[in-house]
Amino acid sequence: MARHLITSAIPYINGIKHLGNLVGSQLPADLYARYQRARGQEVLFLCATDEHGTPAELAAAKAGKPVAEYCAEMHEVQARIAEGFRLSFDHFGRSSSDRNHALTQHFAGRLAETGLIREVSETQMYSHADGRFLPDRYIEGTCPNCGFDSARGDQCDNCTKQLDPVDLINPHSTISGSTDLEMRETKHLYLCQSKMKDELEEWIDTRDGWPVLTTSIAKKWLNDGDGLQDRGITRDLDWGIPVKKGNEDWPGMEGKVFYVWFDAPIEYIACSQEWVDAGKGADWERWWRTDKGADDVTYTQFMGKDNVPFHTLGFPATILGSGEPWKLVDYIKSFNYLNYEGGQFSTSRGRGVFMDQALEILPADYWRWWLLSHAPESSDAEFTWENFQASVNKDLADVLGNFVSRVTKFCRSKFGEEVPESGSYGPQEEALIADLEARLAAYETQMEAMEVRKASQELRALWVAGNEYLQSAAPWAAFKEDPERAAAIVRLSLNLIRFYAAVSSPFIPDASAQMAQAFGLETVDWPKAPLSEALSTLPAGHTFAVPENLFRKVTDEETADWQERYSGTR
RNA sequence: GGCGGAGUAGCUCAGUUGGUUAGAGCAGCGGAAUCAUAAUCCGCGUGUCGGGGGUUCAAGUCCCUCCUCCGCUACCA
Repeated sequence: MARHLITSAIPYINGIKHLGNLVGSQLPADLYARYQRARGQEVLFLCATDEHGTPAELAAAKAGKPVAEYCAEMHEVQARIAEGFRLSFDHFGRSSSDRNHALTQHFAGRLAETGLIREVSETQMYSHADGRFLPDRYIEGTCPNCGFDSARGDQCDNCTKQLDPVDLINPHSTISGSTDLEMRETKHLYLCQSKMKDELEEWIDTRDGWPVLTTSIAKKWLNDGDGLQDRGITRDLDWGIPVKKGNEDWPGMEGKVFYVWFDAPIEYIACSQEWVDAGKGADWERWWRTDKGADDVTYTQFMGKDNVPFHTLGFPATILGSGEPWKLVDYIKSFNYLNYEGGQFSTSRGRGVFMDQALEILPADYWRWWLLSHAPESSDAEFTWENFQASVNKDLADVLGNFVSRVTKFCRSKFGEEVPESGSYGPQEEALIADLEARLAAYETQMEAMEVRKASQELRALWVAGNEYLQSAAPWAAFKEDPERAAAIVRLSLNLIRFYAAVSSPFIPDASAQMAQAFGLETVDWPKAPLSEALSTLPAGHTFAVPENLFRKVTDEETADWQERYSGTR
């Protein structure tokens, strides 16, 4: 049995994520995790909330709550929504956990010992009114190049010139509006990534079959300009992991915390410790320490493209630089962005559908199916209500849902609610089974390769094959002349529903459970060739109950309403 | 500006290392069937493969150039 460690990029704490965030990491990670479990592999699927940094502090302040309390609440909110989408994390942790504090401080200590940390003295903009150092983008002023009056400290949105906050004319804090700013000296720790450039590049170059998106971004950072730059890993903030060298204080670093991008990936490991602490597992080291059994683990990370540099370079630098035998990622699956109705999703303007809203209007399976079958793999993709309605109605309601409905209802009316026994499988059934075997193999190949869209197409093809068979076998016609023949067709068709329950479960777990439950089954094993056995599993006489329609149709009125409702600025 | 991704049928997208008449789903048109959520099945695609030039016996697939869209550009995460 293979062992799969799977992590999704951890969502930031400051609010509810939109569908673009979901499809970029958590959802495809869940698809893969569910698939590997269904195939009988041992899986540890981890995710967490990313809780540190300036935006978290500001969001808490806006909500009028202490930041620790705010994060705790938002973690619960995100956890509930994740359950709503049936994201099957083995544990949903928190980057603010004690475990992550200790582990992050441990890594920093190790990196200091291996000579990969240096202190840098620099000046940063400090706002007296806000009582904090401000990241460049929280400072606005007039652009010295083009005169644009809302240029940010890092870059002018109008002329796209890169700026330094001190260049701005009339700079002010975007938080308080205060102009009472000064450049103040502060000391920070830098991770010497540049020293590891060759090692990292060698590692990237030897990764086989990684998505172009992943390697091209990594290579760009490695070789752009002067090559891979050292990176600050501390910040002057209140909320975060205090800078320590292992268990010991770090002279000169009092009152500072680690940079959120330093501690966030470490949470992948800490999360496995939290998983053990929560009583869900017994041994985290066999997943993470190559000296403790993690050598045979296949580790796959899922993320949006904006996360790639930190996962291909920053985190590996941390792990490799520690000199300890930690498990490195084997495959990084990255995604492009999902756009919304001709533009971008916008958190600040409330444009697009957010995860909580999505679940309020339709069950998880609808969203899972559309998002996964349109995952932005080769390029950015676009969500439109028209496309969503058409896809969901056709694929789920018409092709799959209606198949289940027509088979179970026909059987009930002619043979009652049990699998009919007479008749035997003939050439048509053999042809169908052969077809399904080929298609199932194709489906499995795409799932193994994490080709999400292609996998969804193969799954749909399995559903279509059932309709094709039923249409040509036509039990309603056979019943009039040869009821035994009709019984055999129906028996196979009922078994087909059970088959669909198994193979559809990674994409649409709720509908799969409904299909299984119609036959009184809690779980359905993944079918294995020769499928003649899998498709004879439900014996004659096995009772079932005609299920409610699996999927309803989304109406024109609804999509018109939703399009209006989520167009922005609520 | 630099780097990267994309531009293929009305729409959403496939098209391995260049090689038979460029494909799928949806939509549309015609037909069959009537078990089913008016759901299914069968048939129907002459599209300047963004424009132009080039290499080659042969290019959507390689090279050059131009155009358009998008992302990233390192102290937001």
